[in-house]
Amino acid sequence: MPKNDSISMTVIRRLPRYYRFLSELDEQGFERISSNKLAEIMNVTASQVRQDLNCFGGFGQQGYGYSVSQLKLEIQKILGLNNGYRAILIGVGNFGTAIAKHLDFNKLGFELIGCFEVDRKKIGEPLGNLIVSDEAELENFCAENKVDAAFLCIPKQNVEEILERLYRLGIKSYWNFSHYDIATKYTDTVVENVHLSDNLMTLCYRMNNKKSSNP
Amino acid sequence: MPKNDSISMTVIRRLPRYYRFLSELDEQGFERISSNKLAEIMNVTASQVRQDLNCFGGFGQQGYGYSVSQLKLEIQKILGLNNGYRAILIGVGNFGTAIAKHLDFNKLGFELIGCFEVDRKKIGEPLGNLIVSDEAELENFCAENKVDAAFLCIPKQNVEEILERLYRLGIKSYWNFSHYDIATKYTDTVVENVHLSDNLMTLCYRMNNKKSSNP
DNA sequence: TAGATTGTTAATCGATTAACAATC
DNA sequence: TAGATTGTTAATCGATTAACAATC
Repeated sequence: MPKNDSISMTVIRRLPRYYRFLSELDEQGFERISSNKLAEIMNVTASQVRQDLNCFGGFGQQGYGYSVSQLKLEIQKILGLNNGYRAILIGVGNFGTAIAKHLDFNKLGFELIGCFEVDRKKIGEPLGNLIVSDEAELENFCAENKVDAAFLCIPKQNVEEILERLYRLGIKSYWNFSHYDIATKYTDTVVENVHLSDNLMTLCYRMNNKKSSNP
Repeated sequence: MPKNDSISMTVIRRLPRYYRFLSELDEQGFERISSNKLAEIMNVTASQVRQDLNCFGGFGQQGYGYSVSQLKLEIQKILGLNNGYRAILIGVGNFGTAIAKHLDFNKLGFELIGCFEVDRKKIGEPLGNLIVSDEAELENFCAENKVDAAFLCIPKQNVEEILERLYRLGIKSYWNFSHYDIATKYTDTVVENVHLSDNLMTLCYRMNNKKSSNP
């Protein structure tokens, strides 16, 4: 039960990080933690920790701190990691394959139920416990399966066409690895972009201008 | 020649995006662009465009706007994309392979000069125009080659050990795909993290709380 | 010159940090 | 109870936007 239903993206983007640290503390057997100690571990201020958590509710107890396992579960619930959103992967190249094999989607709120490719050589091949489907089967697949989100692992030039089909099929949530600007064209979508090359260019800049340490 | 040598990370992280849009405009043959038009394309404010660019110098001309090709080159220079920093890849799994094959490092300020693995099955195999090396050869390799940066594509539990070796070899710039917190342990490093799972959890949150569109 | 558009200063907005009363 | 630590308000800091004089 969010106190406030317009929580800023800056706070939201910090939630997964809290979740990670709390999961670790939980695994290590810690039962309680204070905002001060958590802040120290995470390299942020205690004020920020308390402010952030209080956007979603008063999970702590004065004089005691926060219960690690409870707080972890609360954040899990806030993030919706048990929703099991049904997702499909578009593009089974090096990248799509790596994503599919590397991540444990079930722990991240998703279930990967299909993967699609145009390359005839890959169609029919296994990918984890899925079989790579022909991209032409997209419409049939979506008629038979409820699909909540699509992970786009295809080159920019192929995005426009496939996106039009996905959008028409009612898919409005995207994890996007291309530089195609989905959210500008389809404004009622939810899009998370992963711009690896932007990230690497930033590293390059910071290497040139090396002086201070990490922000 | 930066006007100010302490430019905020918020501005820096926007530079690659400017660079992308300007490259595209350049390819499309546009010669000039106003902050207003660029802002419109990029879905930001004209004020922000002018403020951002002016951190690095007055690249525009009153009454005219900016020369697309010139501005693109300026940003290229600011980012240091021609520096050709020498980088090595640690971990040639699905992920490392995808990264190595997928990105054109030369355009992003880097040159990939080596890749390392512990898995005997992969050592000696080709990866692009490189041959996968035994991780045990790291010290020898670095003795013979100047290495500026390392791309870490290994699981968290293996990072600590390899990081110690890399750091001892003088490598202080990292592109990190693991959840190991490099910058906290080695404070004189430059680290760019790619936390894919955090990103996906954010998508999950936003799907739950879908109402407004993209920020 | 007149019109356009920058560079830059000032105003606003939002995010972070500090402080402290409430309370376990 | 005394000590600790939260939840929350107020103060500060930084980032974004607006405005406009400078100037091409």
